[in-house]
Amino acid sequence: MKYLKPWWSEGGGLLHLTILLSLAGLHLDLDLDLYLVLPPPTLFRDELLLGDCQTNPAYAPSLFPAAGGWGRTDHLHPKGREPDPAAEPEGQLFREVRTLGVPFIPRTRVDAWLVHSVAAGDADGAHGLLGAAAASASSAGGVGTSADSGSQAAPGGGEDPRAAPSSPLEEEEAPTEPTAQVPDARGRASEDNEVLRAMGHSSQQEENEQRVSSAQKEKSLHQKNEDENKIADKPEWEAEKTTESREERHLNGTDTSFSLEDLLQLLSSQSENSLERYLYGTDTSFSLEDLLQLLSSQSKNLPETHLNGTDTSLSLEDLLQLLSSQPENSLERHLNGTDTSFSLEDLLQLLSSQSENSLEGISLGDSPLPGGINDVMNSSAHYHVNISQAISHDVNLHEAMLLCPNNTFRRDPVERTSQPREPFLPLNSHTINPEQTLPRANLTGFLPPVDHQLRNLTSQDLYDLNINMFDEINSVSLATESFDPLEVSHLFEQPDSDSGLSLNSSHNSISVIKSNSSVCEGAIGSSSDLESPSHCALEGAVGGYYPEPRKICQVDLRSDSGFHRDLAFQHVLHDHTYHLQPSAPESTSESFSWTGKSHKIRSRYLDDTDRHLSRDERRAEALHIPFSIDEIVHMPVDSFNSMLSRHYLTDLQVSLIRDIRRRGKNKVAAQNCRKRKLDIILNLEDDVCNLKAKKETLKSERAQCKRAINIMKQKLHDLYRDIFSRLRDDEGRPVNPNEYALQFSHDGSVWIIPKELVTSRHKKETQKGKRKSERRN
DNA sequence: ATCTCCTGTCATATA
DNA sequence: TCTATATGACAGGAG
Repeated sequence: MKYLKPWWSEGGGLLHLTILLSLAGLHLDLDLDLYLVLPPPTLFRDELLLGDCQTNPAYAPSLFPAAGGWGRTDHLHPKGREPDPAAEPEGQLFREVRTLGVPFIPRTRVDAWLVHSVAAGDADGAHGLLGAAAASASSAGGVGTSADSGSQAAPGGGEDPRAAPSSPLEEEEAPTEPTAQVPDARGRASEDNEVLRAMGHSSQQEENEQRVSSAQKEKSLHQKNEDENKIADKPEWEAEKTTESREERHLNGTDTSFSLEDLLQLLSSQSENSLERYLYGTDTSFSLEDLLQLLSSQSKNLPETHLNGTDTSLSLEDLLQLLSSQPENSLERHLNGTDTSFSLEDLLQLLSSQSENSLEGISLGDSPLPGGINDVMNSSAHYHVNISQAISHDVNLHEAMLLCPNNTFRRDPVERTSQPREPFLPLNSHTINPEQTLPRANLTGFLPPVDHQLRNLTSQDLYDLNINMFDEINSVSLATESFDPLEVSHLFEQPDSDSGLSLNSSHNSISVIKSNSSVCEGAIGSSSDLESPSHCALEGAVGGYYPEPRKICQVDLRSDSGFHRDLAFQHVLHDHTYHLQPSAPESTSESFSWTGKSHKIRSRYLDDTDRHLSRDERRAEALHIPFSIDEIVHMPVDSFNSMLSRHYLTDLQVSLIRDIRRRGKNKVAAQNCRKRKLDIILNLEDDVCNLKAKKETLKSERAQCKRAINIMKQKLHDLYRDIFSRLRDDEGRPVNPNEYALQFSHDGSVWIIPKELVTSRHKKETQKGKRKSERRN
């Protein structure tokens, strides 16, 4: 075995990630070159053994980047080393990684290789991703040395990446004594040492040589190449052995395949863990940090636990298992709309499908790559995917339908080719094949370019898209055996925008169906073959039954730019309730091309509902009016006139249409009027009740006052009698109360006056009072 | 068969 | 003048 090609492509894979992070107001630009060289023991073994890397020399240095071999190579380069960027693409990266020692340096570029080696414990693997320190100290790091991505397994390799590059010497010296907390790591180190010794290779020595000074750069490069050759020449049994040992470590849960602490430290400053949001379903997007965190997590559990959300850690090997154990194509689930989330396995599956399709040159990154990298990238074996855009996008059905060129939507082929969905500029234009860049699991057409595409979409595109979407939905619905037109009609159901009155309350049982199936209303019909050009105007035509109204609708909607288009969408948005209960189910049936089973139901329903056709509907059907009653009645007058002028209609038809419109409007008006009248009557009834109650109250008050007055009168009369019984005239005779009356003066004196005088005086006073009142008036 | 209620329709007035 | 709306009156169906 020479080299193991990356699992996602035939020619090896360089996953270039560009991250733009705004952390604490600082701008951090991360360029990640992820070398995912994975060791599936059985699944990809045959493929891996026959990679292009065997024959592509340009691939080898990048695939096994550092002199140390596998693992995080930023620890392998001493400070003084200045590798040639052209010859050593990783040299520049290491320099930049060292700058990461200062956290959050603005515009810091961090390049890192995430190498997951098959030969985790082989010579090159001694410099593991996290076990660089261990590799430098004991040559026993391996790829998966640090189980806890930090201080436990590999004190040097797992430490803070911002500190690790700044102290390479400490990294060489300190980790020589494994901590007692990590016996497994030490055990693995010993095991790896044995492997290394068996291979006759000393990576520590190599690394020490590399870290002596930059003057030995050429030598290190040479040594690295030799190491790569050693790996290539390594016997297969050794590879198997190392693989087994690594698997054991994985099973023990002490092995970590990746360490991105340096990046994760940066990413961990994010206040909110987006991965958790993703895992618990609160966030369907899967951002780059999620990916990184997922990759760098150390897993003791199986991927299922990760999928179940019980464990957020997952190693890359687990990811592989996960990928291989997923029989269902997640992309299909996405496309089918059954899954709105875009998970990591989806991404990996996408990438794998890219490799299966031999897609080349999916170059999306705008930022130029380092020169050395570009050399590698220019080889046809590498794909440049701007995952930073890709992963961070939510993928919904609309986007998938819009952007996936291989979907089943009937877009114009010419348009498809003339407007290829290429959201990314290819780095190597010659490698871009428009047909190849749009595979069935096309990442380019799947993930990122939604906004761009939407911006570039014209209104006509959107209109066509809507039409096609509806057609597609119809097709999908028809594909099901248990197709229910009512359910489909629910897709377009909208609240009634009309007067809100029940226009036909006597058919409530049918009104339900009517309101639910008003997608293509108005197709009242006879199954006659009467088809005139005007019949093609709208699917909701009153007269005639059209076998494939979908096509009619589509054609007509495209051709009619006026009211018909608006009305056609109003059909989707409105619930027409004007006397369409018989037509609505039929229109639905026409719109969705009833199946044979449904035809019986439909015909039975028509037989039952044909009797309920209104007079106008029957008339319109007889005259083959190409419009639905609802259209005729509710369309604006301008559209109505233009519609009449656009279509060739006889005078009788026009007259009938106008009568239908008049009657329909008057019907609604009458209903409104009756409703208002009823409201008025009800209000008047309420007023009558209130007034009656008030009247009764006043009556009671009046009676009460009357009773009080009578009591007062009686008291006054008694008082009179009492007074006159005591009065005597000058001769001592009692005063007759019938002849005299008491008169009270203003000064309080009381006079006994004959009633005649009192009556005349009272008349005068009343006359004076009347005069005064008249004068005042 | 009759009555009541509801609805559609017509005629007419009005905005 | 045309259109939409409102309303009284009438007719017909349904319970």
